[in-house]
Amino acid sequence: MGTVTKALELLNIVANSHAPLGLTALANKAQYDKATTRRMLLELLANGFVEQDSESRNYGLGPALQSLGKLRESRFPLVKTVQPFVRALAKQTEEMVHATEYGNGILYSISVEESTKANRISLELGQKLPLHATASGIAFLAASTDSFIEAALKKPLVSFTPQTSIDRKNLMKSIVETSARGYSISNQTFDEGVHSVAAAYFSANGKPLGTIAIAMPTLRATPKMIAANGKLVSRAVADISASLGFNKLHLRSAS
Amino acid sequence: MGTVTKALELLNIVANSHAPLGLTALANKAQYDKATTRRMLLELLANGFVEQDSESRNYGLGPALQSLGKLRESRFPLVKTVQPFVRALAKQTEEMVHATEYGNGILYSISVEESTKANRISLELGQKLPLHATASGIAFLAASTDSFIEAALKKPLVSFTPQTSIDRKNLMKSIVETSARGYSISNQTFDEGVHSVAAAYFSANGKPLGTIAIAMPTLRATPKMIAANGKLVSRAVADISASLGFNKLHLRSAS
DNA sequence: TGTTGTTGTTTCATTATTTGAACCACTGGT
DNA sequence: ACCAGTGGTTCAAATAATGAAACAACAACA
Repeated sequence: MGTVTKALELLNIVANSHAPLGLTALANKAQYDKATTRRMLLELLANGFVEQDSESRNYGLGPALQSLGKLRESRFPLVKTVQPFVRALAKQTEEMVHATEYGNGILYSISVEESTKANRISLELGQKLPLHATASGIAFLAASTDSFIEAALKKPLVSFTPQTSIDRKNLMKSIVETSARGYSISNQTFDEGVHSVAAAYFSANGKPLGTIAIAMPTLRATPKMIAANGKLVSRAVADISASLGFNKLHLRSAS
Repeated sequence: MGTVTKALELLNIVANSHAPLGLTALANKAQYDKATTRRMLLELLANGFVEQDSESRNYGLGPALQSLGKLRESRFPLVKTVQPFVRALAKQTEEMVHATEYGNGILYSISVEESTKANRISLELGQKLPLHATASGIAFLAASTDSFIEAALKKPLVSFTPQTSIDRKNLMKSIVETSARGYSISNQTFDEGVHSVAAAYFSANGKPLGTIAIAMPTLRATPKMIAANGKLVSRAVADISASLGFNKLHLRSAS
């Protein structure tokens, strides 16, 4: 594994820690030597990718990420495009609605609107959602090529709840059903007590970019609800894909 | 220089290129070998920090930055804190108001409210504003340490309009005047026909974080207007700094 | 006050990675 | 067919990363 990747994984560890961590804690989590960890943190620090609290000496995400993120967003305004649909769906359903974007083998939540109800599902922005264990992930796979699915299912699959399926055949079945249905359904496969439906949206060149999902407590997930929400996410992703320039007739490759 | 820093600088080069560049172009810009550049890009690619267009094979900023940026923002909600002040100022002045955040030697626009007037100034989110040629930049420098100013003025200074001052002594004079006045004034130093006033806001530990600026067409920039807007930005940054101090204390208690 | 257990920090011989010149394969233009 | 661009690959040599161990600074506690 290259040094750069190691450093970036360290950065991911910093990102995935809810509270800022110190040197030794990070070294332990990353399984790197203390000295190595420190040198990497110093380099990340010098470039503004992490930040160090001057008193606690703990490390957190740095300001460079904010500016680079803004820059990326300004070049590819996905959030801006998707957010209105997420808000509209949230208002309509009164449930938690979120959008994800695919990147690096996983889905990232890029827009979240929580429900106003007392019993509601929460999700952090930037949260990582594994492909095999979430409604969003299955919806994304169902929109992907066979070779992509194969590659994704070849990786080791982690179980998050007793309901998480890590059986390849079962997952393929879910994917096929999702393709036929137009949206995915997942019951407590990632978080206990959370029921979700999701569908994928596409970029102009026809590749799936991410998903829209509606999540609610299992208590409220009646068959009628599920079907209604499924139709809603299906329509939302069709509209989003359209506004991203995706046209189903656009199958010929250019030039 | 460590390998990690080299890779991150390469990432910065990708970020600073307005259009996605190919391998050799990036290698030239970075002054690295082609093979080196490629390996770094592959590692950045594998981690989602850059993205490769499958047709042109050019590299652009990757989706991981968007999610990490969101994550950083959720932990350190600068935009959320600053935005209300920007909106309030925009409503009050009916001119374009924007906030910037410092990062990596430059200011980035992180919140923009445009004027409702027909003749108005526009600014994109994520736009980069050089320190020496903008009201925001001069305001930021005026709030910085002497050694920081010295380092910033040591770099090569680019001219954007005939009014851009690239003379160090002149710039120092502007900085000193800004310190005394409490806000900076810049007349068409970055964009022709744009007049701006700006002031810097501070984090809890007393370091300048970014600026608030009001920009208007030079036509409307009467001395009275300038003075009034200057007072407004001064008051706004004082309020923002105060509310950032609170946030910082809040974060510390959490860890 | 001394002891113990934490931190973060530095060192340096060992080790493994990075480096880059040269080379290959491909594409589009002439 | 040729040339001038790409991106991509190779492998010995150069260099940077590694990690065990020692060190320092601090806090908790008897």
